[in-house]
Formats: sequence, structure tokens, C-alpha cells
Amino acid sequence: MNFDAITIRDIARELHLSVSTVSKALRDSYEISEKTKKLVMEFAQKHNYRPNPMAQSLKKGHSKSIGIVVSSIDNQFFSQVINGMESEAYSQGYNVIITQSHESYDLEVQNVGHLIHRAIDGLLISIATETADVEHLRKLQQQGLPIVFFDRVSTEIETHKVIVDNFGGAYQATTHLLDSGYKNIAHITSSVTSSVTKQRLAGYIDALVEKGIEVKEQYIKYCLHGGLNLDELEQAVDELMASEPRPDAILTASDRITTSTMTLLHRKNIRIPQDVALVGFSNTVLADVLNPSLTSVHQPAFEIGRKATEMLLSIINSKRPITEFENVILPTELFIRSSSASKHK
Amino acid sequence: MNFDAITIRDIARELHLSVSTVSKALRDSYEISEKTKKLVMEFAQKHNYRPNPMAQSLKKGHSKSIGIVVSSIDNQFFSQVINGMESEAYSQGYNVIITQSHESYDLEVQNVGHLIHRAIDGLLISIATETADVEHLRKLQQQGLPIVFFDRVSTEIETHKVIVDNFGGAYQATTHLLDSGYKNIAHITSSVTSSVTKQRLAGYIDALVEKGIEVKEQYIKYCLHGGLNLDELEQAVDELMASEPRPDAILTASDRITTSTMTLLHRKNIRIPQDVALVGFSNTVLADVLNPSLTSVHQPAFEIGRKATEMLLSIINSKRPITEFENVILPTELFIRSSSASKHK
DNA sequence: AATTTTTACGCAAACGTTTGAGTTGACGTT
DNA sequence: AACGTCAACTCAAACGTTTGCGTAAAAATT
Repeated sequence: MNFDAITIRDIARELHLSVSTVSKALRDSYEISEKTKKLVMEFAQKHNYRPNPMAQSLKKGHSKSIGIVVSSIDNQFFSQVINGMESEAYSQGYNVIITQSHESYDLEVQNVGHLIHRAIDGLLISIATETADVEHLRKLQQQGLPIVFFDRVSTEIETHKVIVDNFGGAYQATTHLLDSGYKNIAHITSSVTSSVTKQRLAGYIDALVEKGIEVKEQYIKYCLHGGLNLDELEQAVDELMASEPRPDAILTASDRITTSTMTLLHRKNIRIPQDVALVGFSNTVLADVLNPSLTSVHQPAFEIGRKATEMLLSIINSKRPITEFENVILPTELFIRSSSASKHK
Repeated sequence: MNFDAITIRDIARELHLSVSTVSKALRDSYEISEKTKKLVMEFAQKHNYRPNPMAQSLKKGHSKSIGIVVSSIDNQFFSQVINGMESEAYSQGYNVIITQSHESYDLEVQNVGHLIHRAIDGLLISIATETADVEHLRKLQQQGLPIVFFDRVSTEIETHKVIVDNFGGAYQATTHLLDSGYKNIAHITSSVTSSVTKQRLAGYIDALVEKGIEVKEQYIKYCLHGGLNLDELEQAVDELMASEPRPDAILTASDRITTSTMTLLHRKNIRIPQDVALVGFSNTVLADVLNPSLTSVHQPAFEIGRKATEMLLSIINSKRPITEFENVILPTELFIRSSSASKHK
């Protein structure tokens, strides 16, 4: 499909110039006289000339597009992140190709392969909860593909990373629950292997320890599929509700887990916060109008995406190989609402 | 950036064959002996050969990618639609390039231009609420770019279209409100020019007329920016709440408008459904756990995306130009919840 | 006037494929 | 033995750019 079929050749023919002259004129080369440049530029303008991106890519060896891998686009947190990525990439003349891993290791590997095949200039990835082995990514990095991790990062690969203060967010949320009079606080989180899980778990534990509360193993539930699988999550909730003493609060560690847990509690007629309080990491814009309104740890999703993209493009555009890598940590924000209403009075 | 720098040339050199033989062998041409094919295939496999997509695109004149324009990715309805698109495109070896119009005409034009520049093979678009003039799209279509509309379609351009039964959805929702005892039903919708708006408005009006209820102009509020602009929406809500007689129910016509209206009513301490009932088009997975749970008109978003993509790819892959265009209308589903609880008893 | 320098442009190869048009040698046909 | 047929390759052009190098003519320097 060639629309506006006008090429550099056509211009050359019309203007009785050589292709190279036209090319150079368009790129404002010093080799070309002002007069000719003007002639060419105006002709190009008038005929709405656009260089063929495929030819340019082929010649220049880059595609001006970057790949994104997230678990699911249909998730407030990730769609906001992508929004930020798209915004930054776009403003720098790049476009983004999005793929979803649906938290599956196999899909992740497949997607990354597909993206590479598509000749992306760089990769933005939040690794799937299922993913434990990151060899596929390391290999690519060694071959020279710029990679920036966001959200779920790998400690085994050195590169720029953008995360939020997961520890702080969980710590703050847990402390808030404790201050509100809750004593038996459970934690539902994703896969054990995930960096995010570890950090949030540490924040949860630290807050408890600091207040002299015992950390109970049976209060900590892992969901390998990050709550995508509702059965998995339901089992976790059921087990929690059956444990002795029954938890009076739950801290949920991801957007999907938070909203799904809320839905499950509703279905089971477990009242929030009377039977069990709920605080969760979530970026839903509906937190205010949920029943009850949801106390949430909010992440600067747009900024995560924007920043990660900015960093990736800086690697891509860098002349020399990067050796110093940055680890950006953005703050979370705790929005206190009714789902964690104080137990006192 | 060239990873796995292995090209068809390298294979040819190693195997003492010509480039064309290798190329043909890889494409399983009848001109090549089985023995050679096997040799080449195995070598390619072993060295993880991947044809350079840019070279292929340049040569073949297509890019195996399709462009998508939605108002905002950060919207449950659209992210679900995109999910469906990505799924279908991916399974046919295409990838998608997503852009957002943020309901702005200018951005839409700019994005479409950018996509064309990127040499997409086809376009999936839901036009912005602001867009009244579709000349930019018609021109592209005339130049041979396959286009499929979804959600917000243009009546002025003939091509495949995928929409839902907007009339039926609105009719059903309005009838449900009437049956529940509500008499003064207002309607907040998007831009007047939009196809979706017109159809939903018609469904709303028909339901009223059928029950012999007067249609009041002041009960119908348009939001040019589709609720993206909160001030605009707030004004609409304020005006409705100030009108005489005050509406006892509102039908909202898009995901964004629905959720934002709910948020606004909360802020203004207007009780749902006691003060005013609310029924809205929405695809949020949180409808069940909202306060109150939200009666919603749900659209088969994933299927819309999947179907639209399937149709676009069929145009792209069609040998002959298409002259007969399909207009797929998918059903909506009304989920009755508490925000429209019956007034009786 | 002979020379070097500068200016402004053209030539041609290259990026990695695809593809129609040759080319070769082996074989079968008369 | 001379011919045509066929299988299995190779050649070379093409897709639309970019870019290093070459080269005229003009300008500047002797």
C-alpha cells in the first residue's frame, strides 16, 4: 500500500536533480546550495512528501519504535503507565508497540521475541509474575538491545529501572491499619519471586515488627498469577477467613488483587471494614465511589511510564555505551478512605 | 541496532548458495530441491535466522502493522477493545500501533498522519467526540487505505463498521428506569455530532415516547469532550439538579461520563438512587462493588475489538477491492444493580 | 595565466529482501 | 546425434533511502 506515492526519485526527476541532491537538500546538508534546498523543500512541502519510513529504517538500522510488555493493558495501573509512555515516546518521534504477557512466562518470551523480530529500538518491560528466569532478557541486552524495567524489575539485570517506593507504600499502609486499631493484618500478594512482592512484603513486615506485632506465616498469601486467576485468589481469601484468629484487615499488593479481593468479599457478604478492613495498592479512579470507598496506595503511573521511556530513549540516543545505571524510585501516596475506618469508637 | 546480525546473505555464503536460492528455500518455493530446502531451513533454524522486517516491508510494500486511534487508552471500555484487537492482530502476525486522540480533533488528525507516515496497512478508528469533519479519513480511504470504524463511526464514509446496539441499549436502560418507577429521566451524553450519541439518544427518546412521557429538552445534556473535561460535566449535572422538576434518574451515555457522574454525585452528597437513580453505559469491572452497585449497559468490548480487527485484516488480505461493506451490530447487556433500585415499596 | 581551493552537485554502493528472467547440466525423445 | 524438456539454481533489478567519494565549474589564490 503506497499512498502519496511521491518519492525522493519523483522529486529528483521533476526538478532535474539527482536523488542524492534531493536527499541531501531535504536533510539540510551543507553540500547543497541554499537556492536548491529551498527549491526542493518547497516542492516537497507542496507535494506533501514523506520519506518512506521502511526505507529509512532499513538504511539507518533503527525503526523509531519501542516495544512494551505489560501483564495486561486492561488494568488501570498499566493503562495509565502506557499512557505516560505513549506520551513521551510520541513527543520524541517514536511510537510504541504494546504486547501483553497476561502474567505468563511463555507469553512473555514469545512477545519479546516477536518485538525483537519487529526490530524495535528498545524495550520497556514489567516482567510477568510467573517469570523467574530472565535469561531471555539478559541475552538481548548483551546483544545490545536497550532495556528499561519498570514496576516489576529484575535484580539480575543491570540497567535503568523505574519503580515506586514499594517498601514505603506497604509500610505506610500497614502502619495506618495498625494506627486505626487493626491488629491481625493479613497480606495478599503476587508471586514470591517478584521484586515488587518482596519489597511490599518487607514494608508490611517492618511495620508490624516495629509495633511489636507478631508476623504470622498463615497471614501471608501468594498468588502466582497475580490475581488474574480468580480461583487462586478466592482460595487465599477463604483460607484467610478460616484462620485463627481471623484477620481483621487485609493489605492487598496489586491493582488486580485489590479490586478482585473487594469483589470476592462482597460476594461472600463479608463486610468492609466491619468484618475485615481493606487497604490495597490500586490506581482505580473509582476508589472514591466504591462501597466502601477504598483506602488505596496510589502509584504515579503516568510518571512511571513517562520517566521509563525518557530513560530508554536516552540510552537509545546515547553515543557511548551506558555503564552507570539509574534506579529511579517514585513515591507512592496513601489515600485514606472508609475501607480502613478506625476501629476505635 | 542489529542483533543476531545473521542475514540471508550470511546463510548463502556459509552454504555456498546464492542469496536468491536461500530466499526461495526459506519461502518453500517449488523451484528449490527438497534437499537444499532442508539444508537451508535447518541452518536458519540453528542460527536463529529472522528475516529483517524492514527489508521485507520495503520490498513487499506493507508493514504488517495496523494503526489504532481511540480517545484514551486509560478507559475500561477502550482498553478492553484494544485487548481484543491486539489478540486478533497478533494471531495473524500483525502488530498494533496505538494512539490516543483524547477526544480532540486536532490530535486525531495528527495521529492519523503519524500512523500513515509509519506505513500502517490499515486503520482502526473510533473518531473523537470533537470530530465533525472526516475529510482527512475519506482522503486516506480514497488513496486505498483500508479503514474499519468501531464504536464511534462516521456515516459519511463507506466501510466496514462495528458498533453495538446503541439504540437498544439506551432503550432498554430507559425502559428499565421507567419500569422501576422513575418518571423524570435525564440523559447526559457526548457530542451531538457523534453517531453513538444520536443512536443512544434515539433509544432514550423512543422509550419515553412509548410510555407516553414527555421528552424535555432541558433533561438532555451534551458534553462536547465526552466527560473528559470534568468542569463541563459538572455544569451539566448542576443544571440538571437545578431544573424543575428535578430529575429522579439519569442515563449516562459513555463509560467516562458514567463514572465521572457517579463521582460528582458523591461529592455533592446526592444520594443514589434515593435522590437520583443512575444507569450508565460502562464496562468497569467494578460495577458490582460501587456504592451503590451500578446498573450498567455493558458492551462486548473485547469482541468489538476482535471483530473490527478481523474485518480490517480481511480487507487488507483481499485480492479484489471491497465494494460491499458490512455493518456489524453487537448486542449490549443490561446489568441491573442497586443504582436504579425500584422506587415502589 | 596557471594553480589551488571551494562550491554544488552527481555517481554508485549499500541496507536485506523478493522475484522474474536467465542459465546450467542431466535426462528423455525422436 | 541433435533436439527439447525440466529441475535446480543463479543473476540482477528493484523497493526508497542515505552517504562517502568523485568531479565539474566557479572562485580565489598565486
